[in-house]
Amino acid sequence: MDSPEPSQINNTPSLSTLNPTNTPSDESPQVQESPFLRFVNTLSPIQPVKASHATHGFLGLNSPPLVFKSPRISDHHRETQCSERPDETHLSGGEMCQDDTGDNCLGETHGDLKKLNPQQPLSEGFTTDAQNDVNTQSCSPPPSVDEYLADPGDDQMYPVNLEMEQSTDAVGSSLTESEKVILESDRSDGPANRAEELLPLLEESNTVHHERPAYSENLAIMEGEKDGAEWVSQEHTNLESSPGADIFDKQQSHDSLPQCAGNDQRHHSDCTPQLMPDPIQDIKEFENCNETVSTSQVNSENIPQDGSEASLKHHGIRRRCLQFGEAASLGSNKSHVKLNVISRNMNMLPVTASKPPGIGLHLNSIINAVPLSCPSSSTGVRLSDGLQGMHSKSSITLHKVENVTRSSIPTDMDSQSFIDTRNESHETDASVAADYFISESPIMTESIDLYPENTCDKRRVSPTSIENTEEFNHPNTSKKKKKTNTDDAGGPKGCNCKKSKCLKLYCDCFGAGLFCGDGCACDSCGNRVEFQETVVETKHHIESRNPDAFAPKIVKCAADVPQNNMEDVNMTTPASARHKRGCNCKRSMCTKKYCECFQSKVGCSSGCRCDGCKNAFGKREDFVAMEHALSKERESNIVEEALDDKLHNRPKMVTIRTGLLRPANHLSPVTPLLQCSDQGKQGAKSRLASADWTKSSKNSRSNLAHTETNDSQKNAPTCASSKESEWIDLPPYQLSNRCGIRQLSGGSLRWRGSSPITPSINLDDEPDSKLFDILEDETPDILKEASTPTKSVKANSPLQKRVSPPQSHLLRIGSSSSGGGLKSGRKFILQSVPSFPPLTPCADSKVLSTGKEDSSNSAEKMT
DNA sequence: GAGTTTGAAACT
DNA sequence: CAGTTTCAAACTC
Repeated sequence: MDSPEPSQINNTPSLSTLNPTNTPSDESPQVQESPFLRFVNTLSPIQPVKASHATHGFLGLNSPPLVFKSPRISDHHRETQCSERPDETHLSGGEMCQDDTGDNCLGETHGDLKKLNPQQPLSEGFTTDAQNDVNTQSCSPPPSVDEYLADPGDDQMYPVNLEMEQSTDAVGSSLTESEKVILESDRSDGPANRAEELLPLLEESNTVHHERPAYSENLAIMEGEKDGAEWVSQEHTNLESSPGADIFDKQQSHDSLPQCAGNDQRHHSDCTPQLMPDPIQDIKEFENCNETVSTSQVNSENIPQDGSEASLKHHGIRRRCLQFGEAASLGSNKSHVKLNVISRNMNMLPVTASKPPGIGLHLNSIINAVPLSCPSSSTGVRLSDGLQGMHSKSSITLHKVENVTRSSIPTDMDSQSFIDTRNESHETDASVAADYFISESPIMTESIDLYPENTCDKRRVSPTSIENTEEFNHPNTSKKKKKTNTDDAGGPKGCNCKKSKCLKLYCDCFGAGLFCGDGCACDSCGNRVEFQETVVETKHHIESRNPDAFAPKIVKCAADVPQNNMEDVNMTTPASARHKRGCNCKRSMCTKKYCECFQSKVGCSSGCRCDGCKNAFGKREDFVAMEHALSKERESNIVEEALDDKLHNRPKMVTIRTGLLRPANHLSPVTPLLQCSDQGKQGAKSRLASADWTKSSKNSRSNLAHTETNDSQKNAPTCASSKESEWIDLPPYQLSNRCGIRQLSGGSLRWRGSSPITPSINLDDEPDSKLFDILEDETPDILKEASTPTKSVKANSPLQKRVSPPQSHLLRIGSSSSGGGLKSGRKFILQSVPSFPPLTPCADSKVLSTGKEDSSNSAEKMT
């Protein structure tokens, strides 16, 4: 940069000698002659390298296009790049230290990629292997590549580099020092360089945008480590190539080089999406490359080569990213991920992870997922943005690629998506999510560990995990095509559209912005590459109506969602993400995949219009707020009651025969307690019921807090007698009453069933009862054990139901006092319920009376 | 595998 | 905007 072109012209011969400058013996008089070189020599050994950089920069200057193409790249940056190149070229030329190149490329972005092209030819040119030649020839990048990546100057660069290499070959030991210096510079400068490079690159093209996200995503995902992971890997390769291992690396790299070069160029040629006549092939190749990288690294034998190959392939990948844009970005993500993973776990990722096919499918998943996870969000968002932004052609290309990938290699998609999505971190989902995962995805592979899965989309699960998960989730269900579609399957989820021609949002593929593939079982599918025009038109049409139609449905809610203290306290709604539009569930209570929120594994939000939300990932905020408000009221009332009771020394043992209590109308007296306890709170009925139950749960808790002795009575939430509330109210109601634990615990459903009361309760509502059963089944043994003290309370007969103090009480008390929780072993005696005015108009009176009687009768049993 | 349920999307 | 219809996934048997 600093030195103008004239220096370059003169330097072309001298460049080769520049490296030797590091060594005391400068064989080329030319170098000595130049005052600049002299100055360089006077400088510290590191600076000579920089000088070489400068010289390389000259080389770069030879290629003005670099400057023009990436005008924003700082001179410094370019210098580093240039310096790297020559070094690399030295390595490659003499013995091809591809690792360095790979490292550099990895560490650095497009600029490096651009340079890669020249390098590859260089390596090829120097490599004696016939294979290399063949590969290079076959793989020779199409002219289009030049358009995208190659700077016009690159071609010029080659000869210079060649000269450099030749000279360097003679140099010998000097290379090591230069390499060291470079390595150091790379390490130190690498990140900065990346940043510098990334910015301009991103701005330069959408493709760059895509790539960055991936990179950033990786960084985010891996955090500092991951961020470093790439560096580590890169550095690792560098280290290998570095002076200590130079010889070894060089040899191996040299051996491997041809292959790598071939691969690269293949990638390179392949990478150009537009250019690529057959995207499928490209993808396959790309996959192969990735696979080879991963596998090679896995194999100790291949390791040395791997480094080089990986680097080269990585380069190739990056190129693709550049060229392909979206697809490339995805691929880059994959590559990054793989690298990271590899760095961490050499063995970890299955081949599938690397495969590009995930590109198409996981776009949405990524998009959706990314927002969720802070680290990866950038990628996802950008991807989404990019997708949205580029409706027309870019999107189309993506689709093509995706579609191709899907059709060609469905599993790959998944794996890839899987990885990416797993990056999403829903820490907030906490126990619920954890439970969910545990239950649904029993098989969590290492990758899972690395990437805790919160798959928002169906498409995200890795193939292996998918299989496992499906079996686990639906061991017996034979879902045909649907099965493939299922989220669990995760794999290339295919649609099963019959009438929509896959041109409506009904179609998962279309809705995800993907073309249908072989995995789809759709009829008269119009969502295929062949019908791109139609697809695009349809998309535009849909977008005209709803610009966000193809936007990710799951958005990071941290900023969007007002953080309710309630939520946080109750852990009812993980704040990590929310469904953009929210669900509208009426009957599923957001507990099934009918609910998009649940399906996406995110909590319901205020945007949801669901009834009786029981979303395990987070209840609707409204409910929580309602609950909170009502709970306060009830608390006050309860306190009053408690005081009153104490004043009157009322016994509070309660035994209830549900059969008796049960009103004709499903008033499921879940617990007599409830009815008794709700004093006049009945006002809230019907629709509020859902809120009521939540409230009641809180009330119960609050009651306990205020009066431990009053226990069950006060816990009782209001029973909603209205039919509307029946199904809605009861279950939550019961749940809440039964165990405040759920809320305390963070809302995992499992806790709900823990209370001894639950099993005995008969619910008229099937869904509730089912849910109840499920919950109960899920109840942890510990809780069951904990409940044992009250087991006696359980009534075997459906008609009789004895109410034991809600677990919540136990938990609260136990936790508050000793923290032992349920295990405290503290016995709770049900006290007869004081006669309160009937909570519910329906059967309250009965309940009360019966409750008293029963309680008095069964008081003995209760203990 | 067929049928039902469910809720989103599309339509009016 | 609300109500209805259409649709395909999810679910059940």
